[in-house]
Amino acid sequence: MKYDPQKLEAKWQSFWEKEKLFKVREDPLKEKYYLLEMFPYPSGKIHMGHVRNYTIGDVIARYKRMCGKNVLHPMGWDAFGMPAENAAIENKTHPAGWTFDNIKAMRTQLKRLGFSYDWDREFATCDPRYYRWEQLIFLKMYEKGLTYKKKTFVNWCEKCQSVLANEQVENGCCWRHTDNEVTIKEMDSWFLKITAYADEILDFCEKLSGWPKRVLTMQKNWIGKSYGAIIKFPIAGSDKAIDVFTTRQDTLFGVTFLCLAPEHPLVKEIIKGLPQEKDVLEFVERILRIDNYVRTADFTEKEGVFTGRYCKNPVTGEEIPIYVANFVLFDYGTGAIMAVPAHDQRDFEFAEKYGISLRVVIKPPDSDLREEDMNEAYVDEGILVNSGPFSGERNLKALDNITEYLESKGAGFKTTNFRLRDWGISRQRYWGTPIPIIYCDKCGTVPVPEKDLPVILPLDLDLRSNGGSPLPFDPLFYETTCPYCGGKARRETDTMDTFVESSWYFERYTCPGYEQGPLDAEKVDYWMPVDQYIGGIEHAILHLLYSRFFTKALRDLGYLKISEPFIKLLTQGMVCKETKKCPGHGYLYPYEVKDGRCVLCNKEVITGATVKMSKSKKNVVDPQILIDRYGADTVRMFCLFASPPEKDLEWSDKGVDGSYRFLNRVWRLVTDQIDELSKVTAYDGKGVLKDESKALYRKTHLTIKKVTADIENRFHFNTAISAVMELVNEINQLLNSKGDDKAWPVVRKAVETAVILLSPVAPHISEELWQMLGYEEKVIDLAWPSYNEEVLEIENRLIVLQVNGKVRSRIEVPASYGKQEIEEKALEDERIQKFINKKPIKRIIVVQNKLVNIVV
RNA sequence: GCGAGAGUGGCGGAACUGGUAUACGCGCUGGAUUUAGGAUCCAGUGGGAUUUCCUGUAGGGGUUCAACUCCCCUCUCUCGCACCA
Repeated sequence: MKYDPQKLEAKWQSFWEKEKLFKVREDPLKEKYYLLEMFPYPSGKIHMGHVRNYTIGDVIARYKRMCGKNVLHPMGWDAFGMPAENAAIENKTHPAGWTFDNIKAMRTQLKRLGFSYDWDREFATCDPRYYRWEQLIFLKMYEKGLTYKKKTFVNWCEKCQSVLANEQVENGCCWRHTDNEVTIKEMDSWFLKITAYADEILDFCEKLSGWPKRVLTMQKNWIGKSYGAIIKFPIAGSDKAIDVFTTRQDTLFGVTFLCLAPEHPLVKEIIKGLPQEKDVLEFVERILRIDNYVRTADFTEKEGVFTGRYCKNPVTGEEIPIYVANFVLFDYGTGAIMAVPAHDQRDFEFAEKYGISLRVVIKPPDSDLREEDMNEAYVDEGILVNSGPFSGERNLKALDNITEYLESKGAGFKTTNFRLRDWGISRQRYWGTPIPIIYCDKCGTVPVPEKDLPVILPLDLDLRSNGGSPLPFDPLFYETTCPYCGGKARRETDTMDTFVESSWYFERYTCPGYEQGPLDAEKVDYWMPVDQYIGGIEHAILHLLYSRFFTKALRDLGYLKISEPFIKLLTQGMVCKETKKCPGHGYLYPYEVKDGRCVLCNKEVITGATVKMSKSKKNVVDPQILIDRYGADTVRMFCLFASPPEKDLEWSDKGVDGSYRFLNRVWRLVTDQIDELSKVTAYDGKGVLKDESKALYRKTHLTIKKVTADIENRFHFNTAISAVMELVNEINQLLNSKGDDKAWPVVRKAVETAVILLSPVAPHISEELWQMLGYEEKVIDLAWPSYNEEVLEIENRLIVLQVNGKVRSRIEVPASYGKQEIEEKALEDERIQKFINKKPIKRIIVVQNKLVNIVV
């Protein structure tokens, strides 16, 4: 009988679906295990990255289920977002239709891969039954002051025709359009107060021991907490003061000028009527036209302009000039800095350029430092000089002392500062969750009353050809009445950032149909937190930071009790493949290359670097084609076998053949021997075995131990699979050996074990073979096999014999031998005697059960 | 520049607390079977040397009876951050 994956996989998939085998509900008697993979954007087709991500998850889910856990393993759709709008304009369809068609296609593909999802929990975030609760959460946050609106400088992506959050800007470009530079616009935007949780998010980083260190490091850097002080510098000839944030209060006596960010509101105020006014305004305008990336890049020269005004150093009373400088960031600290050119390299360069004097206030512990000798700033630790009452103190000690002094004089205070900004969620897009706010001329900004939720996104609109949102042009949507005064009012036409949907979907999976609120407390409390989350490293900051914030905010709104959503996080590597390039046609798809030549022009094809699979590089493999050719089990197995999950996976068509061959070997192992195997039951450990079958029985237990440890401790499925391969090889060897002791019960035990151990990886073939072996019960319902340490014990142990650390011989000794006896046997060994060659023995090291090293 | 991680056959990768380096798979070589191809099965496969030896985990040094593994230096690559005051 031939291995026919298409037929048998269809059989088991329809069985699982019919039986609703993976449907779960809360069960207080069982230990829960919530396993989650990042849900996909419904782009239309699954790609290899999805296959890898979801296969890793499925193996864990099936394994945990066999270990007796109550496993929640849901799937759904991150269904709002720009691609739907673009596709709709291109194909003259509607985003909703496009999205639901894609969902249908991708659902079919996921089912074809045999993933063990509880499909009854599936939802799409573009469904009002989902986003209505998001709108409610928004309103609850608004009540608590966690949502607010402000006019500010925001990142604008021309291609998105929309605003972006800080996290969504990479190297000055949009995270979606990495070739499109983000510009700065001043706009009204809604913000979520993630900064209110900055400290807690940061503190909890220490408790997330199940997360990769580098993800936590990235988050910590992004939050960017620093300890310092705010110091007030009174402006000369004014009753106002400039607040400056610094972490170097110890250098306060060395301040020789101040710099403001070009956006700083005081700039316009202090230059009014001065001869410098025109120059300063021109400078500010010029700098603001430069986008943020270029402005803050390290190749951009520091420049500034004197405002004509001075302020007073609060400790020396000295008057120091105020400059506006391009390198001062408006949204970090207070948007103003005190400059200490003697002890800060940036300030040093700036001072040199504009002829501003230096003042040394820290000297090295064992030498002196003079301004005129300096050609760079002195930034190391040292002793304070020229610092009034603090002269002579070590600079680190003076940090606190100077702050206290300032506090006593009311000139400043100790503070911490964060790099993290509030999360701007307004998007000038159509295909997103409407922000439930109404603007009334009389009553101002008014939240939509709860009873009027959801604010439904109208589906009968035509998209605008320039890509902009049609909502501001649809009176049926934006015209409304004020809930307070009943007068004419206008709806907010911006929608929410789609990262809002993905910040709480994992909580909604616990109660997807709940109609009384966003979350059913009982169910959330049972299932949350997610025990294991799996996804790409690209979400290290964006999605994972937002989700942590949301969970804490939902906790404080009373919706759940936990503080962190994900106990363990696995960030899987990318799926890579070599690129192929034709001199005439550029990048080529794999099928456009025949025998190393371009099918279009027959020119020789150049093989390029191995990089992440992407449509733009055309180095993609369509999973569907592989599924059609080899079946789901083979595709699943190769994704796991090629490398451990956290590392990148290099795609290899030959490697897929290898996985397919292995499954065929397993198939034949059962089908070829089915007559003999059917006559016996699996060996149960009772009765004495002969050498060969004893070895196989031991190997069987060894394999259980290895596979269990590899899955349980580190998710290294590649080595788990290779262990099963070894077992299968050993069974075949025994069957091929000439000995007449076939010990069929032991063979049957080994075969059954291989089938079970393989089942999380290749569930279809495993079920089929299991049934063939005569069982009514399904593999998925079996308990994960256990091994017996006693079986692993062996009578004879292989001891490696070394002379001077080099392996010279190997002997077998009874396991009962002590060190003394092993040493004696080692010295008796012929080869060893030859290498000792009658030289005096200096030392003998015996490692029990392993080796003997003789030093001569 | 700062921070993190990595470097092992022709290739993907094993080697868990220092103890047989290269498990498993791919590829390759030879053989069997077959009309042929494919598939399958068997044997071999780090490099060198005419055979029971030398050498080998990016390079150099060190610790140790023993180092892919620990320490120091150098090189290369990947990722993240990068005027954060």
